Amino acid sequence: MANKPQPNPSDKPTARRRRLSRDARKEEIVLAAVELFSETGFDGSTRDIAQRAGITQPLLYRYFPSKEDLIEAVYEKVYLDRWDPRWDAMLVDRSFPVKERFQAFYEEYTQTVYDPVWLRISSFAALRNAQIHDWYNHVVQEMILKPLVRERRVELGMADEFLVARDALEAPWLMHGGLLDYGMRRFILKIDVSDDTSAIISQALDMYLMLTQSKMEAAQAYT
Amino acid sequence: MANKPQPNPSDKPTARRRRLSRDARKEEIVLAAVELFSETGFDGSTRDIAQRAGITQPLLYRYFPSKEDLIEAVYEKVYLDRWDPRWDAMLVDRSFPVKERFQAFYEEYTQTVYDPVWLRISSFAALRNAQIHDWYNHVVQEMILKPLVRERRVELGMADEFLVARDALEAPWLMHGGLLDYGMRRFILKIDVSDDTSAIISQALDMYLMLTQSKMEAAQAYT
DNA sequence: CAGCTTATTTATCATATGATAATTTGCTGG
DNA sequence: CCAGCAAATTATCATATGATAAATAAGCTG
Repeated sequence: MANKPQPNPSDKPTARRRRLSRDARKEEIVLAAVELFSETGFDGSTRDIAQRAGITQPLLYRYFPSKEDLIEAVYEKVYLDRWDPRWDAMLVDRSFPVKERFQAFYEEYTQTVYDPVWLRISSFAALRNAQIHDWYNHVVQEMILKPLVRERRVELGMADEFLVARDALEAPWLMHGGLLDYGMRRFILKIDVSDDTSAIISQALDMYLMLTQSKMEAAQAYT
Repeated sequence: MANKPQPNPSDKPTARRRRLSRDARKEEIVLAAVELFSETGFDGSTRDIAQRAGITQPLLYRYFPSKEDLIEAVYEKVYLDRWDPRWDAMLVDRSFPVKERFQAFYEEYTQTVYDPVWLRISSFAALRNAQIHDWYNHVVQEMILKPLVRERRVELGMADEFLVARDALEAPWLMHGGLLDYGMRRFILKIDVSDDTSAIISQALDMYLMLTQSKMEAAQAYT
């Protein structure tokens, strides 16, 4: 029974044929792909994407030569433009204490990153060994964590060394990773955690600040 | 060309037919599945699993009624028996300071958990919304984090309250999550991080211990 | 409004995949 | 040593999936 393919009615777009510009259509496909991939991972089917975009599946191949190309486009869509250029200046504005600066920053940053779509897609990408995720970690390190280390040094009256060694980054990474993990628990696993993001950020920052202070005091005790 | 299926030679087990006991064969299949799923996620094919197990694909269905059942078995294999019963006593042995106890514990615990197979499969499971991952988080909370909070309270001379409120768990979760994130960066993303696990653990614990101390001092200032 | 460009659809392939039925063969007990 | 239970294989299905070629039609331009 049902030997003949009998095209699935859900394959067909519900609405009447619409003609869109190349860019507009491409955008709709990518958006649909982001949505599906965030749910199912990158194994989501091109037919499912097409259905969500309200088009037929072969049309997708007019815009992306292969599924892998579409995945690349999804990476770009999800990873790029998450960085607000204001933040660069914000993090090094020494008219405010480090705690205040980074508290304000992380409150904005987490608003961008504590998003199920972002959290899920970036997890899937990391598991696929997508190099874009490496690149993103590098951005975090250069744009957030190294400035944090430097600014904290200055605040503690230490030498204003531009270079930040790998080992000095472990503490900020611990803090940053803890915050990411909190986002996963709250928005992906949907565990009943505190919903006071500000308090969580404050605590994470305090941990780092106290650790650096105690380290400096220990170092001073030597001299 | 090649219209006839022409069974893939790689489908066939290389060695001659071996008869195994039900349990032994089942175990081999699960091990192969763990291996494959940790690489590809749970979309890895049953044929691929069979090949790795050195059997034909339909045989798999004699042991597991469906792929989902096999996945359940993989969950159990990976999640269970990761807890060493010695740890229970270890964490509440007050003849050692909290730092020392939890340092020793985390050094053993991370040896279990900083394993690419475990890290990847548990990530895939979390993204699949597998309830086993919720269960595991619950175990972490009850077996590690709540004891940590309680023991630290005692060490700081606070009331030995058995109950640990949700908010009191955020700081230990931040620390624990940071350690997990370190494992991901090091063993999954293969980023060049410090390979001194002990030092990382020590730093993470220090962060928590300092935070709790300062909180207690702040509370005492009120009284 | 005719005509053309090209966005979009229909039809179709080859292969991959989960699952089942029928057949073969390894092994153990009598 | 051989009978028979059950482990294992072969053959096969139905469907899903990435991808391509040919047919259709939307909408702009002269």
